[in-house]
Amino acid sequence: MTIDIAEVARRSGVPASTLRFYEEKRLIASIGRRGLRRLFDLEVLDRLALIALGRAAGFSLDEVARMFAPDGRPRIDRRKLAAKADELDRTVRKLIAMRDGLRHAAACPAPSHMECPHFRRLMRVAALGTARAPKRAPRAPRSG
Amino acid sequence: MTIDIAEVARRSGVPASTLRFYEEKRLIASIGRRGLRRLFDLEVLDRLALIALGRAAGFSLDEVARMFAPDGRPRIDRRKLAAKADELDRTVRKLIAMRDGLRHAAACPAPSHMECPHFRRLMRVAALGTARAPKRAPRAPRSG
DNA sequence: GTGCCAGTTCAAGTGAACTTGAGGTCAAGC
DNA sequence: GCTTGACCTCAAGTTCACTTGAACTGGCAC
Repeated sequence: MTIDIAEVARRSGVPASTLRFYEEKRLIASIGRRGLRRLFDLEVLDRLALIALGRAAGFSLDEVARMFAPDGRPRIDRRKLAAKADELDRTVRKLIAMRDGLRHAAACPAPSHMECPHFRRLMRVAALGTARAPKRAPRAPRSG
Repeated sequence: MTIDIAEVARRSGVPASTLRFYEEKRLIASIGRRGLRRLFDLEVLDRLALIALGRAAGFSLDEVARMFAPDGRPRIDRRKLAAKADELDRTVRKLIAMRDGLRHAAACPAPSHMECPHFRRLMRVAALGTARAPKRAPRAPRSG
C-alpha cells in the first residue's frame, strides 16, 4: 500500500517539509512519485515512529540514521540502548531533584529565594551539575 | 569584594566568552573595569548559579533574564516555579517510561526489535508524545 | 619604557533540526 | 484546454546558546 506525502503528514503528524528533510537525510525513503508528488510505503509510518522514539530517547538524527541497516531495517545496538537507558536514569534523578527543589521554592515562606536554604542548596546542585541533562530535547513540532 | 573575569570563570566554571555573552544579554553585570578588564562583584557567582539552575530546570536564557528584577535581585514567580515543577514531573514520567522501554529492548530476545511487542508499544508512545521533553536541555560547557 | 599576554571589541561562524520563500510543475477538476 | 492548488526544488533563513577569529589595548614585570 502506498500513500502520498500529504497522507503521511496527516497520519504521522510530521510536516511535509520535515518529511522531505528526513528523506534528504536518508532517514526515510519515498518509493516513487505520482507526477512530482512523493509516494511512500505504509512502512514509513513505523519508521517515523522509530525516529520519534530515538529522538525522544535523546539520540540525534544522525545517531538515529545510523540505527538503520542499509536495507532499511532497524539495526539497534542493544548496548547503546542500555547506555542510553543509564543516561536517562541519571537525567531523571537530576530532574527529580530539580522538581522537588522547585516545589519547595514555590511554597517557601522566605521573603526572597536567596534567603531560603533549600533554594540555595538547589542552586549549588544546579551549579555543580551544570549541563548534565539529555543532550538535546526535541522541540514540539507545531504546538510548541 | 570584586574579582576579575578570569577569577569568575575559574570559580564558576563558566568560560569568559560565556560571561561576556551573558553580560551582553543582561544576565549578569560587571561593576567596573581595571583597564579593559571586567570586574565583578562576588555576587555574580550566586547569579551564575541561579542561571545554571534556571537552565537546568528547562528555562531559556530569556526566561531566566526575566526572572531578575530591574535592580538585579531575583524575582521569581512562585506560580511559574510550580508550573515548571509540574512540567518537570511530566517529563520525568515520560523519561522513566522511555528508560524502562529501552532497558527492555536492550534485553529483549526478539530477533528484531520490530517484532517485540514492548518495543512497538514504546514506539507508539514516542510517536504520540513526540516532543514533550523539556524545551531545551543545556549543553555541557566544556566536557562535551 | 617596553614587551608580553590576558584581556578587549565586533562580526561572523557553529550545529542541530527544521522552516520559509521564490519560482516552477503537473494531475485533476471544470 | 485551462485553471487551480498542492506539491516540487534549492537556497537561504531561523533559533538558541554559545564559540571563534582578527585586530586591538593596557596593566604589570622586567
